[in-house]
Amino acid sequence: MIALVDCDSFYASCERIFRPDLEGKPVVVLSNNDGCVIARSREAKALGIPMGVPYFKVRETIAKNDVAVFSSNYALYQDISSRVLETIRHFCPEAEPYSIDESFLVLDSLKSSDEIAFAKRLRRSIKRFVGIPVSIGIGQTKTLAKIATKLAKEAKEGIYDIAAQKDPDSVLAGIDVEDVWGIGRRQSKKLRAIRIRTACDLKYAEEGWIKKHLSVVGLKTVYELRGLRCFGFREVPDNRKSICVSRSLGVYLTSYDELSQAVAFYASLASEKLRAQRSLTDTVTTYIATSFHTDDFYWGTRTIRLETPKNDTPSLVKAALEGLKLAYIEGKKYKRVGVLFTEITPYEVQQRGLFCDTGQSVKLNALMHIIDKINFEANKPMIWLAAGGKPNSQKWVASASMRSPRYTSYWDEIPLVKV
DNA sequence: TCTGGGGTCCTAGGACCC
DNA sequence: TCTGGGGTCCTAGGACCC
Repeated sequence: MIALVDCDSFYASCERIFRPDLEGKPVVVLSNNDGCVIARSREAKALGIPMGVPYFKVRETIAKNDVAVFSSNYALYQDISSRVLETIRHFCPEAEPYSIDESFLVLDSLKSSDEIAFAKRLRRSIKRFVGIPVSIGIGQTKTLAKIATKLAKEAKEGIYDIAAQKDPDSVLAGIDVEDVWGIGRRQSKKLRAIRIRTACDLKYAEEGWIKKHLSVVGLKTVYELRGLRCFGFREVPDNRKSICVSRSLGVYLTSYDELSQAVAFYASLASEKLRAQRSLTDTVTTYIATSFHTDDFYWGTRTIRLETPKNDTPSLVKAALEGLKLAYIEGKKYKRVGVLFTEITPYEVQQRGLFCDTGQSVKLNALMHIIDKINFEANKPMIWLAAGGKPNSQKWVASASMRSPRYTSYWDEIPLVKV
């Protein structure tokens, strides 16, 4: 059996750990730039605040109902997420973190009669040790566990075992086809056109049709609904195959110089991520865009290939800036920039140049290692590339004025208890 | 006025190989 | 009229996930 542990309203629950006064009250968390609502407590959902809605559209509802609003605080959420995972692994080493708030668990070694008891214990422990409420769904496959988790959110114990139901098909008949994991808007439209409306309909769909119209991915989903495991397990997540840092800007930028500062900064962040997973890249894509919500939307993107794969900040920033130069058009008001690394390879397997040695320089490598170490230990940027501007004082960085303290990861922001 | 930021996997079609 | 059988690699774009 497979279980899925899913944190309830994760970001909102993280905020509540250190703000117990918000228990039982509506809480929302905003995206970068305080743009959209990306997390809602149960009470906020009940007020009819939709997922992903622009903040300005629900400002009135929020004011009227005394909703607590937070800018996103990823330092906090990431730390709480790793604590949840640590607790899960204590009970079940065979756990695969799937997203910041979800993990799949293999319960094959457990007797089926023990599964519910196990889930109850795990749920209680996560709440007690970390302070996060979770729902747990159990099923024969990941897809079924996903459906079970959805039902667990409604169950009073926060746990649901779809395999233990007398008539699982009738349960599936109550699930809309677009709520099945892997079936999005497009596919569900196709399915509905041929009268496949529920998870149960999909389970018994004709394989040939599914393969033809939904590709092998859709077919795997059908098999998973039938109880056949098609999606594997990885306890240790693979290295990323692409690394991207992109942001909406706090102000519109028009000049090349200002844009180049932002591009250089985000390319630096991306190279840090690349080094953190001990990888190299030789393909750097830079993109810049104007506001998506205007008629003359412009999206400029250029890819630069390096002679050999690298991971040092100077080489990658240089490439990103070359891309910017080609993508930049004067006179536009840019609102978004991003840097993307693809063709990522392991550091241990390096391709050198044929005609000259243009591989990653040993000296530069040592330098980057030391800089990363210093910045990591100081827990804030101490050494950075001047081209990216001074961290925390770049004028184009979007504001996050409602961010809570980084309680668990910054000494300066640790909670104080007054006696 | 204000509209997020990451990822993965698959397909189709072109160009090429023997 | 009939026109082989097997591959690879690349790019662009689609669809999905949280």
